[in-house]
Amino acid sequence: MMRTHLCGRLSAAEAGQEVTLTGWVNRRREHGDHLTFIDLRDFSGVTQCVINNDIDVRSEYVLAVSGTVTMRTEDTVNPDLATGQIELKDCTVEVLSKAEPPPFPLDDRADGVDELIRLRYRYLDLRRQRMQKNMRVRSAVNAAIRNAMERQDFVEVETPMLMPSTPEGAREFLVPSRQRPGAFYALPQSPQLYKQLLMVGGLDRYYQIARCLRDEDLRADRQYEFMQLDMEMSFAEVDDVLSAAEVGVMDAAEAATGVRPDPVPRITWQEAMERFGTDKPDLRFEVELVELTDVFASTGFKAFSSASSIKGINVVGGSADYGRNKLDGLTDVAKSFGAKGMVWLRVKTEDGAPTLESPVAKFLSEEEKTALISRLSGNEGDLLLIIADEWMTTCGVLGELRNRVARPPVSQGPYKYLWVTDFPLFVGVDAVTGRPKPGHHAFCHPHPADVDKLETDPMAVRAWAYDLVLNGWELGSGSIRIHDPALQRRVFAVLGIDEDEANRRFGFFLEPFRYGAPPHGGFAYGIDRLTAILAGEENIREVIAFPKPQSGLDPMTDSPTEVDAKQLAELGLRTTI
RNA sequence: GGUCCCGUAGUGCAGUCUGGAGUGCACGCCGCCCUGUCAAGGCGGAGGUCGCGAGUUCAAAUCUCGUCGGGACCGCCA
Repeated sequence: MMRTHLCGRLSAAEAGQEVTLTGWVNRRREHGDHLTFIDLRDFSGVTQCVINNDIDVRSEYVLAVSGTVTMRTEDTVNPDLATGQIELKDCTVEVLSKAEPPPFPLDDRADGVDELIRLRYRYLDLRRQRMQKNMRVRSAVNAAIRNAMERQDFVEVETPMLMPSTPEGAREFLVPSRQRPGAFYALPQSPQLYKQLLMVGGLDRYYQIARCLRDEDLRADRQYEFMQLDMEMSFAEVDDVLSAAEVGVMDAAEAATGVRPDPVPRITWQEAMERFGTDKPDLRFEVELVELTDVFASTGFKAFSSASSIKGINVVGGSADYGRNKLDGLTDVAKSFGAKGMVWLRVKTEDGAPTLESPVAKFLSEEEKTALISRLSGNEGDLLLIIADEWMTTCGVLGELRNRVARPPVSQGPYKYLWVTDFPLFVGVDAVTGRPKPGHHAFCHPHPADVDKLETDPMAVRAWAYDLVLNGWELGSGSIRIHDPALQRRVFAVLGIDEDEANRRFGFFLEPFRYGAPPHGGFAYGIDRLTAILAGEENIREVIAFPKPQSGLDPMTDSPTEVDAKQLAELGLRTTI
């Protein structure tokens, strides 16, 4: 046994005991040849060791220190240190490893260090308290989720990493086949297809902490590879899936933060869009979109009279904060999200009555101005932002503006979970085929109340599809699946996929449904995203041991790398670079 | 593919707008001093391709163009 105790867990209770600690030199304070203090650090914390002889130990040397746990004198107690009541005296020191000085400080100051440097030396970055905490939060989240799923009779099943390419959706990573040169496996974007086959296979309830891979551009909340809690359950309705998933998320949240969140509220997609202008609303702040279309039903203002949907938000007290420069900036944002423009109005008081100051004020009637102020509850100093366009654009742009003017960092403030249900079955139209595009995926069950509109008004059909949102981040999504081949054929028909094409593209997936598929549905949520928010981080890289920067190129291992010509030849590959 | 921000010593920065010798700060590092510190303290020292390449200029960290790298975002992510 190399150590008898942990650095961070010594206390007055061990006073008088001979102990051996192991760890890294966190800091050394030298007072001459006869007195040196060493703060020895392991994952649990630090203990001060008092050295009374001349030794050469530097930062990050790895030591085994044996000594006597001794109560500190009253004037030398350090109240800022968990082990500040005691210290190790009469120490003998064994140097287990020497260390070069680290390229950046391994304390909080490294929070400001260029992330590329942290990633190049990630194994040093991981020694820091912040990263130690994040890795442990992640582990606790995983354990809590696994436990919650087991408790609910879900069965953990591993699905293949090497699977057929299915060109729908995200760009895939491909793996060349040696046995069949010129052919490729794909790495899973998600275990979607397999988990439904597990339902056909009678597993009844499946879960997996699954690695998913998508070759799309990286972001603060996106990596090439990420982890999902993936689940699927048979003989389940929407409510069953949401409830079962929620248990895992709540358990994870409680494990990470010590506080169990309240039951998660549910709103429909329609309501989310109307009130917040997004399908992933951040409920931590009050601002909501206000309907104004009727106010301007007979307006003389051209920009409004030509629009089918007019909505606004009130940036309370925002007049002073938003000068012309910032308003121009918001207008640019609005345009970049598809609006033709943005109308802003400052609420002023004139002769004791509220009035509006704006470049467009002169185009509005007194009745319209009064109604506008009243609808948006405008008070002196408020800033009103109005968008007029078709409904989707109006909502989407205002949703973006709402976030721009009021949204705190994702990691800040209370945790606001939200289920968004009844997503549309189809979103937008394929530019090539002119057919509706699936909102979630092609196997998503239409809302039974809307099934008869599949052929007549497909864009109005709601789906049994739902998202889980936390502080404005999409944590995950899922749906009830189609288990009836006849209904599946109808949905395919709307998508413009005939029987031949369906068999060609999804054959191995459709055949099983001929043999008795139970009604089933599922869900998957991102563990990196959940952990990041629960750990107070704004970036999932902070809760991933070895993440990649935005370029996707690993500064530590230098991957991706070129490979031997021999390896390529074996795979029947030749590069053209 | 696009927009915006950033790049100066091991690390974090100031200097860039308004061109004038690598002018500098803090931490770290090295050496010496120091018996109660805890981000110890004191003295001294080393450490620089101002990301890279062109251009303008008598003169470029500073201005221009290009390029590379990093970050945030749009597109993309069924």
